[in-house]
Amino acid sequence: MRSPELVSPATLSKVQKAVEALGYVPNPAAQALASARSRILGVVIPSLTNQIFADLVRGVMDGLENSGYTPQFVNTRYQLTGEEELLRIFATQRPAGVIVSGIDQSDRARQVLRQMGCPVVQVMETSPDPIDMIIGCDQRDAGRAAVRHLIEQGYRRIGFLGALMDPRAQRRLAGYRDVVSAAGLNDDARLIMTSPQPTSYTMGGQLMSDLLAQCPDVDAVFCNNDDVALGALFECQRRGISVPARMGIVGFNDLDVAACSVPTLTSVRTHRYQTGLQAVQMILTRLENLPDHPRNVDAGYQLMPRQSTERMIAL
Amino acid sequence: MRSPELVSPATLSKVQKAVEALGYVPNPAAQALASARSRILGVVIPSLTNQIFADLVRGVMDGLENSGYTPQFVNTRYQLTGEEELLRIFATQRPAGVIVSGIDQSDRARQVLRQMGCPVVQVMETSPDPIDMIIGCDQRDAGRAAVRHLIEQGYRRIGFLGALMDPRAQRRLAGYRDVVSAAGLNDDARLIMTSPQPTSYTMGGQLMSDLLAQCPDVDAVFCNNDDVALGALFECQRRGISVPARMGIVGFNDLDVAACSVPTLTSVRTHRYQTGLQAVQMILTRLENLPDHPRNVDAGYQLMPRQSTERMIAL
DNA sequence: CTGTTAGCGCGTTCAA
DNA sequence: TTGAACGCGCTAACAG
Repeated sequence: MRSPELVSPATLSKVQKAVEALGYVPNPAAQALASARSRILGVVIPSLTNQIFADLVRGVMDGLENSGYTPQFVNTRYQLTGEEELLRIFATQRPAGVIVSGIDQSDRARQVLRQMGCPVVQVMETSPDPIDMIIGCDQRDAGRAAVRHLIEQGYRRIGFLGALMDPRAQRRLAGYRDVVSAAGLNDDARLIMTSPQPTSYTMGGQLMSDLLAQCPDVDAVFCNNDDVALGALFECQRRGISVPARMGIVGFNDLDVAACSVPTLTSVRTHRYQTGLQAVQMILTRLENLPDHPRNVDAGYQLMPRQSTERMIAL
Repeated sequence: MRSPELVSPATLSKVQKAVEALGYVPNPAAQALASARSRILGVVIPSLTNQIFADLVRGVMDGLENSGYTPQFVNTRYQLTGEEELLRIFATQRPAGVIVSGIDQSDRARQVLRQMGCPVVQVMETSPDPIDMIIGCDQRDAGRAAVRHLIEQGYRRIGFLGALMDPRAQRRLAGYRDVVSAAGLNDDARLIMTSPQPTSYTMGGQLMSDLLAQCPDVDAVFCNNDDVALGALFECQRRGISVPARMGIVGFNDLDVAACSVPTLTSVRTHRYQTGLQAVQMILTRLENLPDHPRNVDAGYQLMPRQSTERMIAL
């Protein structure tokens, strides 16, 4: 059954009939035990709830459809501590492959991943030096594009709003710093407002509120993500601050809501579903020894200019 | 190791030292094979992406924390067809327990679940006749509460907006019908607008738009869920229809965004995280033969009145 | 191409 | 209380 091409047609059809008649379904535990290889694909991500990872997960599940492999989600809860231990335990299951979020693994975690003896794909970021394979986008560069857009639209006192500053958010902040510094518009102590708490609409409103208190003349914000951006937009509406005329807002990720809020929200689109899908394909290709496949993929990003930064027209 | 109380203290400590020294970690495949029981908890849901199920999943994962069990997600994609087949294949893994969404399983699927030989919990709804155990809320009754609230606020031409009418949405619609009919306010042909497409903010705007075209004098809408409600709110803003004065809006689920939009959104809170958490506890309790635990739990709901239906004040 | 056989690492049973 | 032996259902390797 594992290699039908090595069997005579007659035997094959007999086998198929028997499978049918008995309702035979393989026992995955026995397969794993005998072959020292499971049909499990480990997916190590900080959160299943966050919309961003939910999209990735959807790509992974669709990519695995009818492949015979099953995803198993390992939730790191944004804590790098313990990641190595989680991976070590997971390694005993001898997974067929591993997808892991980001590039900030500890040295020991990288070690464990390398010794896992299966394909490993890092996702959501780019790196010249992946553990094995990688697909994602350059967060810092994407951050730069967002801020550059604000400057082009004529904004000058540009703030940064960020909740739960995970490594990717840190890199977007670095991109923000690159551009405002180059333009001589930097004022970190007053223009940057972050919180260690998780992302939410409510948190976006809070951050906007805090930033306005600290720096009343801010005229635009680059937000960590769309949740924060929408919360900030609502806060402006509550205070009668007109967007985009008096305040420009750029989000990140381009969730569905960005295209339909009032005003619509400028954002940076990231290709999360595609990333999940292709990460799976990279692994399956390797497992089946198919002709070479790219091992280091830049999934790119796309600035989506919308009303929340249309200052020219709004003035 | 499985029953330390039957072993002399001396041997126990020797075993523990050996475990330490060898870095021993049990092999789940071998455990499953030998015992004909895996430590896998099946979670059968229509979607991982939908915020509603993401919250449930978070409860499940938190409930499983340090229990030694692992969740395995089976995605039905809202298709009842094939559910039975999925379950049958899943049954070969001999899961420790199963959590399954809703109460609309086919007779054969119910059959398969009953023969699974492990605890089964249906979630998200109530029923006097569960397959085994159940926890959730009465969707129809919750729908009634939402519409009753609109009537109390003085709205009279009350519409219903729904995307992807899954069985739960159908029951909320039934609740809507109960109340508008009892009040003599029903006009199904003109006041109900649904779409088979998935829920999204954009879809909410579309549905609102279609409803206004079909029934221009509608003065309030009960929306299938908060995504649709927020999309509808944005559509009203785009058209200059004032909410709540000219149009009342009630959502469903009470997502984070409902409390912070402008105006804030009246919604019906459902306890999804708690439901996931407790569903797991019901299963673990049974597996450990602990003293009896409730088998049929009504998780309830809570109307959250907010600005989007404050007609009294707005007038 | 086909049939046979030895473990994979553990739970379970039985004897000591 | 401990130790030894068997077999879960399959893969892989080998001999026919």
